[in-house]
This record gives sequence, C-alpha cells and structure tokens, in this order.
Amino acid sequence: MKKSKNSIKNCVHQLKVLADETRMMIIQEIIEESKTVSQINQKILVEQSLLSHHLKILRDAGLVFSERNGKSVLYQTSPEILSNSQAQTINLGCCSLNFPKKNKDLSK
Amino acid sequence: MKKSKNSIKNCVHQLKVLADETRMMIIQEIIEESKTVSQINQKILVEQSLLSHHLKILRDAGLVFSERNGKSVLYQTSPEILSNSQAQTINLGCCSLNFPKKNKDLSK
DNA sequence: AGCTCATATGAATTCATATTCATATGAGCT
DNA sequence: AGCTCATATGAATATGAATTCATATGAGCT
Repeated sequence: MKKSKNSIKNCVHQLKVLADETRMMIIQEIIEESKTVSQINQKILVEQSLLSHHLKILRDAGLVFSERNGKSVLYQTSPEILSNSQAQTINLGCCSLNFPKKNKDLSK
Repeated sequence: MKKSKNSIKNCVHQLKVLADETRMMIIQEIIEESKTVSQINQKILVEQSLLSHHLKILRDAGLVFSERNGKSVLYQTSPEILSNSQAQTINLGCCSLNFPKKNKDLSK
C-alpha cells in the first residue's frame, strides 16, 4: 500500500501527522541527529508507550525511520522528505515545512 | 484571548488547522488573490455551511481574514502570516510552510 | 534457559474534530 | 416593509485521533 507522493491528500496527511505537539517535538529532536527512543523520551516527558505510538505514526507517514542498534532503536528523519540543500526543510509534496536552524551548544 | 504567537502550541494549532484537505484547498485558492465565499465554493464543492465552518476555523486561527463587499464576503490570507518577500510562504512561528508558485493562466 | 532493559503492540476509553441540517443574519433591491 | 441572495451560526451526530494500561517482543547478559 503505497501512497501517491505528491497528492494533496498525502501532503495533508503528513501535515496532520506533524500537527501534533509531541510529534513536532520529536521531529525537532531528531532532525539534526538521530536519537534512540530513550534519548527522545528524556527530552519529551510522555509515557513510553505513548511515545512509541507517536513514533509509529511518524514512521507510517514516512516522515521518520528507525534502525535497531543493540538493545535500543535509533530514529531519524527520512532522507526523502528532507530537502537536500537545507537540512531543516521538510518537503511534503504540495508544500514544504521550514524549521529555523536552532543553535545547539557546541560543547558536545 | 490573544495567542502567544511564536509558541510551539500556537504553531502546532495553526498547522492542525492547515492539515485538512478542504482548508488547504481554500488557502491555495486565496493565497494569490482574495475571493468571495461563492467564488471559493465554485472551486471547492462542499456544502455552503460546511465551507463557512472551515472559513471560521481559518479565521479563528488568524490564517485568513474577511471583509464584506456588498452582499458577499471577500476572504484573503492574513498579511501577518505571509512572509513579505515571497508571497507563497506562510510563517507559523516555530516553522513555516512553503507553497510552490502555481502557474495561473495569464489570459485574465 | 532465564533475567533485564528497551521498545512495540492491542484493545478500551477519552477527547477532539468534521459533517449535516435547520435556521439566522445582513445587504441590496422593488 | 417584504423578498432574495450570500453567508454565518448552533446543535446534533458521526468520525477519527490521542491516551492509558496491560502485555508482548527482541536483544544482550549470566
């Protein structure tokens, strides 16, 4: 069951997925570098199972993907949706979303 | 009841408002030039009252505004949310939405 | 194999949002 | 004032999405 990528329906669906405070925060957490579920959970204080449900919704929408790394699972934003030149733009087909680049502390 | 503009809550709320096929189509109809409700309704085939409800939701979110013009009411996108340089960008605070410029026929 | 840590899943419930339908308002016209 | 056109509103219902809780899976360790 593939979704026609540039249709307004699919774009609106992806937008709906992003139009949630928790999921928006998840994207902002992982858009610059991939993180494990528990790393995300340390920043976003919701029940573990709830976070997992949200991650599934993001996965199903093709906005993020995961890969297992030992005991934990790493999440990152799907390369297909990131505009190649600017790392902070999410392309949804009928429209694209721009996140202002946040200044992370460089001590790490 | 004013909404703090750049909060993630408000941004997500506006995104939620835009994450609807009908409302997305409304925005696309009026983003380049203002239109009356019936002009919009000619393009977007939903019940008049339903369209009106959607327009209210867009108004309440501060995404569009209306002004009466005789018997009809003109709708246009709020200037505050349009990035001044590019007419096709909607600024939501924590992120902004970009619409590709559609080529309208120039016969008008 | 049994134990623990990390994450996922499913079903039930709660909460939000879209849709419908009937009706109201507001402006222009006769 | 009464009529019509254009739009808005409210309440009822239907649909969908988020949250909770209990439990399952999967990997590494002893």
